[in-house]
Amino acid sequence: MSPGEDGLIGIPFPEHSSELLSHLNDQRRAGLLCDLTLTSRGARYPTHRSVMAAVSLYFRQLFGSEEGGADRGGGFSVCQLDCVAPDALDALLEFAYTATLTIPSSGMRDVLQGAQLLGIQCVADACRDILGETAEAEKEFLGEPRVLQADVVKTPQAERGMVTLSRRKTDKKKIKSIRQHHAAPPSLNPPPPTSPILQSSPASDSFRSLPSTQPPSPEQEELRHHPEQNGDPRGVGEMARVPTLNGGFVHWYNERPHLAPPAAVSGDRVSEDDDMEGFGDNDALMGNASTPTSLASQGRAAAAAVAGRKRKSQTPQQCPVCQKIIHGAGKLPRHMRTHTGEKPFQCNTCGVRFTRNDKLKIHMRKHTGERPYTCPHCPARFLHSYDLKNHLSLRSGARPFECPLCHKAFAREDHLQRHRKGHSCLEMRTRRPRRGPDHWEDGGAGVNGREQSNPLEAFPLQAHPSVFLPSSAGDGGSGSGPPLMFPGEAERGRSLALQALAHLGPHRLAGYPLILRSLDLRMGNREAEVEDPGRRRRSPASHQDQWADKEKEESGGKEAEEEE
DNA sequence: CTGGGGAAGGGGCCC
DNA sequence: CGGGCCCCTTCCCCA
Repeated sequence: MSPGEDGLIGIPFPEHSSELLSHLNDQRRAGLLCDLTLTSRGARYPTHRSVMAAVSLYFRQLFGSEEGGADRGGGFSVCQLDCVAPDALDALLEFAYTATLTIPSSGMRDVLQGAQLLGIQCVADACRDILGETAEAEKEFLGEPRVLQADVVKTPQAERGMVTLSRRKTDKKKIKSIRQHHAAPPSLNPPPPTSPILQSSPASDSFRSLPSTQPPSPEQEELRHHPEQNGDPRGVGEMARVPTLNGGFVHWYNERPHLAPPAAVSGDRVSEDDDMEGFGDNDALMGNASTPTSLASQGRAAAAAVAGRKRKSQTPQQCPVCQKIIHGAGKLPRHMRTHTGEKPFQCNTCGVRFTRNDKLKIHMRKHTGERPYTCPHCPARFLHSYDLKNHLSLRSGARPFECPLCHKAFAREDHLQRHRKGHSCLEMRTRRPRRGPDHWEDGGAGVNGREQSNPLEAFPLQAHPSVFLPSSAGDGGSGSGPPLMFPGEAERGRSLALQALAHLGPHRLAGYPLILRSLDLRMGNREAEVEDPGRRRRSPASHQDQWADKEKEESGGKEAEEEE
C-alpha cells in the first residue's frame, strides 16, 4: 500500500444502493423531482430521466443524443410510448425503481416487447426465460418448426407433454435463474446491443412463441385492435419494428409535469380485470387471503389461462408470478408464499417462522427431541429422512454418484453436482471416460432403494449445468478466448441458459437472431458459426460441445431422444 | 475441496 | 378441491 493511500479507508454501505432506489421510488410515487413523464394510451407515469437513462439503453441514447438539451432547458418532458402497453410500462417502471419485476402472466409478452423496445436487456432476458417455460417455447428450443404448433399442442397428449416438460429438473434451474434475475439490481450495464430498437425481430419471435394453447390475452386483443396493429395477429412484430429514435411512435414535447393520476392507471387495470373476467368464472386460484390483491388478480389471469386450455380447474396450476406449473391440488397458495415471503407458521418455542406447517412440524422435532427415522441396521435415529438416507448411504459405503469426467465418486448426488459445477475436475477432462455398463455395477443400488444402474441417468444432459461449464480456466490451458461464465453468481443462471442454447447449435437457432446475438456477445465473436451452421466450432465454446457430445455419447443419446 | 447438516421448495398420496 | 403429511431434490453453509 502506498503512503498516499494510507489515509484512505473504504467503508462499504451495502444498503446504500437499495435505499437510494427506494428513495427514488418514493419520489417517483410522490411526483417529486420528476422531470420526465411517460405516457401510454392515456396512462401517465412520472419518472426521472436519470433513472430511465440508467436502466434503459433507449433512453440513454435518447438523452445522450440531446446532450444537455434538457439540462439547459430544464423543461419537463413527456414521452409518449403508445407502443408499450400501459401495464407493461408500469411493470418496467416498477422494475427500474425496485429491481423486481412483477407482472401478470398475460402481460408477459407485453413486458418483453416493452423491455426490448426500451433496451432493458435483463428484463427482456428474464421474460424470454420465463416464456421459455411454455410448451411452445420448449418446442422452439428443440428446433421444431415455430409456426403453427397450435394443433399439436392442443391435443391432450401434447398437454401432458407440456406438463412432463415442466417437471424436468431443468425447470427448477430456469426458475432459479429467473429468481436471480428478479433479485438482481437493475442491470445498468447489460450487454449493450447496438441499438435497442434493432431488437424487433425477437419481439415478433416472442409473440410467435405465444403458447397457442392459451386464448389471446386481453392485452393481445387490445394490441390487435390497436390502430397501429391493423388486425395483423402478429402485428406486434410489426409494431416493434416501427419505432425508432425519430420514429413516429415516440412523440416528444415539453409541458408542465403531470403527476400520473392513479385513476388513469387503475382504470386501465379495471378494464383489464373486466376482460379477464370474461374468460370465465373460475374460482380464484389465490385462496390465500393474505396474498396481495395484485397477485390475486394475476391468479385470475392464470386461472383464465388454465381455463383457456380446457384443462380441469384442478391441478396443475400456473403461478402468475413465475409462470411455473405447480402440480398438486392446493399447492399453489403454498408456492405463492415463496413469492410473498409470507411465513404464517411460527414456532411457539423459539419464534422461528416458516412458510409451511410441515416445515414447522419438522422443526418442532428439535424441541421435542423426536427422531422418527430409525436405522434398520443400528440403533441410530434421525431427525430428518435425508439424515437416515445419508446414514444408510454411508453405512453401505456406496458412492453411486461418479463424475464422468474425473471419475471421482460421491455418496451424495448434490455433492457430485457441486463437484461438477466447480472446477475441481476440469484438468481431468482430457482423460477418456471409462465406459461400459459393468462400470456401474458396483454401488448401483442407488439411494433409497431406487434403481440407479447408471448414475448418469440422474443427470440428464439438459439438466447438468457442468456440461456447459467449461470455464476458461479449464480450457485445455490455451487461455485464449473469453471466459464462458459471468463473474457473478447472479448471472450464472442466464449464462447457463445461453450456453444451453449454444449447445443446441446455430443451425437450430438460426431463426432467433437475438439469441444468437446474445450468445455472440457472451461467448466471443462467433458470427461465422451463425452464418455457417454446419461448420465445426473452433472457439472455446466448442469445447463445451465436445464435452456435451461426449456425455451424450456416454448416455447413449438417451437424453437427447427425450428432448426430441 | 469434501463431508455433513439443514433449509427450502416441489410433487405424490391421502383424507 | 383444499390441505396435511411425507418424500425427494437442490442449494447453502460450515467444519
